[in-house]
Amino acid sequence: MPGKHPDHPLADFKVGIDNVIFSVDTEQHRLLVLLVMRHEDPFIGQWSLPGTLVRQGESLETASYRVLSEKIRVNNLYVEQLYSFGGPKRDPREAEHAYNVRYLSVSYFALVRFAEAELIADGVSGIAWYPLNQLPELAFDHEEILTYGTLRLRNKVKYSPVVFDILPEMFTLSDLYQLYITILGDDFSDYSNFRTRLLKLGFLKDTGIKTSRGAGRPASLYRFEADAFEPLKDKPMVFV
Amino acid sequence: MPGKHPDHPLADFKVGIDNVIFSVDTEQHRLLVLLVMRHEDPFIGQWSLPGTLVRQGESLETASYRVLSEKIRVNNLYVEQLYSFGGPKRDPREAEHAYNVRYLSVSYFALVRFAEAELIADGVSGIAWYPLNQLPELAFDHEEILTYGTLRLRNKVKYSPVVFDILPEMFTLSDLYQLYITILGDDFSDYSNFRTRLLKLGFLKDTGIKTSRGAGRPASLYRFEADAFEPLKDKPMVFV
DNA sequence: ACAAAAGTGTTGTGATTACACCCATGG
DNA sequence: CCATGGGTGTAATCACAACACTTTTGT
Repeated sequence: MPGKHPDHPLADFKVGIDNVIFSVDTEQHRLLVLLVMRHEDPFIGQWSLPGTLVRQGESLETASYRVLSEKIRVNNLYVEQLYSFGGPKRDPREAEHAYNVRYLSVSYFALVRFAEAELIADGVSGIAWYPLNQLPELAFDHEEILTYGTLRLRNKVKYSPVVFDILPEMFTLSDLYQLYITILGDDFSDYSNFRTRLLKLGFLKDTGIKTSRGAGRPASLYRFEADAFEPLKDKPMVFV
Repeated sequence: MPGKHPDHPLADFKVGIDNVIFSVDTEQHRLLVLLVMRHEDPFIGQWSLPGTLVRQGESLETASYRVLSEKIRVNNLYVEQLYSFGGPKRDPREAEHAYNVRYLSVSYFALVRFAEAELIADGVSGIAWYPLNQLPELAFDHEEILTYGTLRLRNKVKYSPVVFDILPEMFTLSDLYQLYITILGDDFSDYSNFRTRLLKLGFLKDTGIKTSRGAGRPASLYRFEADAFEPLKDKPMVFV
């Protein structure tokens, strides 16, 4: 195979993965993305999505999980592949090599529970949750990746029950409502209709336990019933 | 950067693209995918998705389009990136190299007009449209890629107007209905309700021209009005 | 007592479904 | 004149948005 098309030599690639890790701070109603400070060239001193280059024998998913677990400790999370960015000239390191190496990035999208996500400080590393509306300038083409990830997040929560992966086991219906508002903005149905719709779907089980948060009537804690959701899995369904 | 983690050497990749090219033969009500016969090892003599390895200086999209245009001549098509498969051991060529080279495949999804898609016979090459329900055994992990592509196709046509990219300029409403049936199966609303719904959306313009196909009342030819669809672009909308 | 938050009910409107039925053509 | 496919109409049901109202708590 090599040398077969001498006029059209194949490109050699290093493959990186970049994680777009979202979380929601329900207390402060903020949608957050995890960024890390770069300590190496290129883009030293700039914020970037947590990523890494894929090692020998390592799958893409493993590499993605490796960086994630180096940065945060988390119990529950949702992950899926996002997109691959692989054009020439997207990484300045390509110029450094005499031999023509390309850098391709496979991006992953993750959603984690904010309360349980403990950032791992390794002494030097800058690592922080940034609200989506107060982003710093990002390295590489990470802004494009993040934009695409945000689009996917907003679509995902509308049509699939991913949010239950990042809510606690038991939650009130206003927790759920607030979560949607924080992710999507507040331009959808009012709380009362939201309640009725979600409850009619039948996969939220009232535990009977009440919780009181300051003034106001105590709220019931609900649980997401995966079994009851199962039959609805493939139905088109808008959650908000 | 090289030599920084001597315990964890980076993997070197060749990047391939594989196209899942769908078309619909409306006459015969068959959903088709384009396959090519391999003339090289590995998997010589087996059918596979049309793919290629990415060349120096070439973007992923360009590579994808290059193979596509080597295989068929087509006027109208819809393309989007599908998924990246990159685990170790997915390509037997990895074993051939003394040095550890990995093969990553970025798959692309395409939808082309059957009537205008002229297959390019280059003398040797086997190339053929295969009905989705009569597939031969496929090389590599192409079956997995195709399964994923099919899923994407079915979702795509439900929520976006891609089908109009592969219908002729002017078409009857039963053409449209038949097309959906061929892609999705016939378990959705009846023709009469399908009509009403689509017409109410307002982006199908009756040209007034009638067409007669054998017996029965002649049908009106409709045109898809991109302008009229524009404002509906971001609304959640089920087409069938 | 009253504010705050949770939860219920009502009402009008519009979408969806399952049909029955009419229309225009070829044989 | 009838089979064939195109096209219209309708009535029952259901989903949805807006919003008024009741309930249960803390202060």
